Amino acid sequence: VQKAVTLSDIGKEVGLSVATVSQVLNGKSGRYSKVTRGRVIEVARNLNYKPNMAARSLKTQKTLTIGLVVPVLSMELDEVEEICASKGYTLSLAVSHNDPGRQHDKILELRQKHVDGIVLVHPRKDCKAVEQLRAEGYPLVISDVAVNYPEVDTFLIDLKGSIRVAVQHLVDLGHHRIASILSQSDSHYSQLRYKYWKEETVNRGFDSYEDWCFPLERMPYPVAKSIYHSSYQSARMFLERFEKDDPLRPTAIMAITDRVAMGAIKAFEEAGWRIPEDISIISAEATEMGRFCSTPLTSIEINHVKCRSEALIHLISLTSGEDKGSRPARRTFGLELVYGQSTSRPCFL
Amino acid sequence: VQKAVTLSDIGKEVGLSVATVSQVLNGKSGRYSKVTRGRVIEVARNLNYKPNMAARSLKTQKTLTIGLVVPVLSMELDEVEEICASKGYTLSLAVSHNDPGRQHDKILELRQKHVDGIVLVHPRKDCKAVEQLRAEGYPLVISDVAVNYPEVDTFLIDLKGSIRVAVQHLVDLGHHRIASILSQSDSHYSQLRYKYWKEETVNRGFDSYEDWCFPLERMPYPVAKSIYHSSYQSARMFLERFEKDDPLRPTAIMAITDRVAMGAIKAFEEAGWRIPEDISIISAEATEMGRFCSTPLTSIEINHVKCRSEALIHLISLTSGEDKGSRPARRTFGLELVYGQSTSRPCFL
DNA sequence: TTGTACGCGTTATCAA
DNA sequence: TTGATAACGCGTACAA
Repeated sequence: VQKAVTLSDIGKEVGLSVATVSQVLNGKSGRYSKVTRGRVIEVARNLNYKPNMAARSLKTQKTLTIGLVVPVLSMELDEVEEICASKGYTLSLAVSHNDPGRQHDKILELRQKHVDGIVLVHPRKDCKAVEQLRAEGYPLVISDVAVNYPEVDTFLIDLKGSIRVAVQHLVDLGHHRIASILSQSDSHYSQLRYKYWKEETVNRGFDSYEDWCFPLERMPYPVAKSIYHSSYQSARMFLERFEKDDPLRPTAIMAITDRVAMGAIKAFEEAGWRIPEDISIISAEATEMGRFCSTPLTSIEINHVKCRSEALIHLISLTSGEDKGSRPARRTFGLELVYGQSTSRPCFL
Repeated sequence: VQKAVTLSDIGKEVGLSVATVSQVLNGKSGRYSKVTRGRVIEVARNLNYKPNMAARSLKTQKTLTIGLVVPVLSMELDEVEEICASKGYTLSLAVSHNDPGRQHDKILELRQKHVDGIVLVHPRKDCKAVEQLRAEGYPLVISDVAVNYPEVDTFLIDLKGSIRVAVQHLVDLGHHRIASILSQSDSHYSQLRYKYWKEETVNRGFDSYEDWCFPLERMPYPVAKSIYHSSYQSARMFLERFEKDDPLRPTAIMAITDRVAMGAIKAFEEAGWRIPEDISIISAEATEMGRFCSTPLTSIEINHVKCRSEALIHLISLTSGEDKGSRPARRTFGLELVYGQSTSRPCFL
C-alpha cells in the first residue's frame, strides 16, 4: 500500500503553494506564468500525481461515477461501460434480479454513494425509490421499458411493436390460430408483453388468447435461471393438450424470446413435430444465437444496445447540466423483423 | 438535488457534539451513556442520516468499492455483484475487450479511484499494471486464467483439464483423427487453449495438430462479436478440404465453446452432414444453451461462477486484512463432462 | 501572478 | 461519558 502524492507534495517540490498548483493543474487560465505552469506540470508528471477522488468529490459534490441498475448482467451492457469510460466516468453496478425490494435498495445505495446519476434498465413499476429520486431532481434515466413513471426521462424499446410485428408476420403467412409462450409474472417487462399479446390477439378477433397462452414458470433468483427449461416444460403442456392432426389446434406459437423458442423447439422435436412444417415458431426478441441454431429463428430484432447507449449519453448530459431539451425526455427505438426458417404457412387452413 | 443530513445536523438536534454522534453511530463500545445512544440513533433515523462516503473515504482511506476488470460482461458475473453487495461493497466495473492497452489503463484508473481491491478476470499476460499493483501490495486477485503472474493470488479454472477431458472423451469413443476449431490469437485464454490442444494431441501421438486446427478469425472490438459466424466460416474451410467419404478425414472436432460448436454444426448440417453420425463434435466449454439446441452438445462444464465468487471472497478478506493463508494463494476448480448427443463412435475406424 | 485561509463531512486523539 | 480540535486532500474566494 503506497502513499499517494498530493498537491502539497508538488508544491513543496516546486516551491509554490498548493493553491497555485491546484489552479495550474485544473487549467484555470491566465492565473499563472508560463514558467510556473511548465514546472508544475512537469513535476506533477514526474511524481505521477493522481488527484485524490475522495477529496475532490467531497469538495465538488461530484463523483464522476454513474450508477447502473439492471435485472441481470449481459453482453449488451458492454457498450454502456465503454461510453462511460470514454466520457471519464466510472460505472457502479447493481443487479436487481428483478426483485422489487432489491431494486429499491440498490437505487438508494447508489444514490447514497453519490453517483452522479443513475441508469435504470427496465425497472419494476411503482418503485418508491425512483419516484423519490425524481422528486429530488436527481439525474435519472430509465431504459428499455418504463411504466408508471410519467415524469422520468425514458429511452424505450418498442415492446408493443415487437409483439405486433411478430403476430403480424404470422398472420401474413396465413395463421389465425396462434398460441404463445411467455411469462406473465416475472418482471414488469414480461407483464407488459403479456398485456400486449392480449391486446394484439383480442384486436384481431382471435380466440382465446388466455387459453392458448402457455405461461413460463419462473423461479426467483437464485433458484433457477433456466428459461430454456421453463419453455421446454410449457411446450410439453402444449403437446399434452393438442394432437398433431387436430385441425383446430394452434398452427403457430409466438415465443417471447429466442431462448424460449429454443426450449420449445426441443420439446416439439422430441415429440416428432417438425418446425415449421407442423408448427411455426416466431421469437419476439432476437439474439445472435437465433441465427445459428439448427432451424434459424424468425424473430424480432430489438436494439437494446442502442437504446441503453442513448439513455446513458442523455444521463451524462443531464449530470453535466447541459439539459437543453424539454422534460421529460422520451424516445422510442425501432425494430426489425429477421427472417429465419422457423415459420411458414400454416399446416391447416 | 437535495442537501444531505450530516453528523452535525444530528448533533444540533440532540444537543451533542459531532464527535459523540460519530462515536455512537460507529458503535464504539462503552463510550456513551445508554440514553444518549438512544437519542442519537433515533434522531439519526428520523433525519434519515446517511454517512457521506466521500468524506469517510477521505478519512479512512477506504472506499468500500471493489473493482472488477473483465474482457466482456456476462451473466456469470451476477454472482460476483451479489457477493459484493452482501458484504457491503459496491462494484466498479471495467471492460477490457481483451485489449492489453485498455486492460492496463482500466486497472490503473480503478486504482486511482481508490477501490479497495481489484478482481481481474483472465487478464492478458505480462500486464505492467498488474505487476505494479502487486509490487505495491495492492489487494489484487486473478480469476479464471493467469499466466506469468507467479506472485499474484489466483483462482483458476482447469483450462488444461477441459481440453484433456474433451479429447479423452473422443478417444474413449474410438476417435483418433481429431480436428479442432479454436482461436489462436484473440485472448490469452485462447492462446492457452491452443497450447493445451497442441500438447494433448502431440502427447497422444496424433497427426498434425497444426494442420487440423481450424482457427477462428476474430476481429477486435467493436467490429465483430459473432463468434458463431467465425466458427461457421471455419467449418466451411473444413468442408472445402474434406469429403464426407474420405476415410482419412477427421472423424471428430473439438470446438472450443458451445457457440463455436453451434456455428460449426450449422455449416455441417447445411452441407448435409449429420451430427454425430458423420462427425462428432464436442465443446470444451459448456453453456446452458448447449443442452437445448437441437443436437444437445457433449461438452465440458466449467464452473466460472464458483471460481470468480471464491476469488472475490478471497479479495475481500484481503482488503479486510484478514489474510490468514500463505502467499500467493492458489486454487483450481474442477470440471464435469456433460453427455449430450453430438458425439458418438467414429464413422470410420 | 501567487499565497492565505477556509470548508467539504468524517474519524481519531486527547483532554475535560 | 463527552467535546474540542486536528487532520484527510482538494478547490476557491479573497487578499497580497
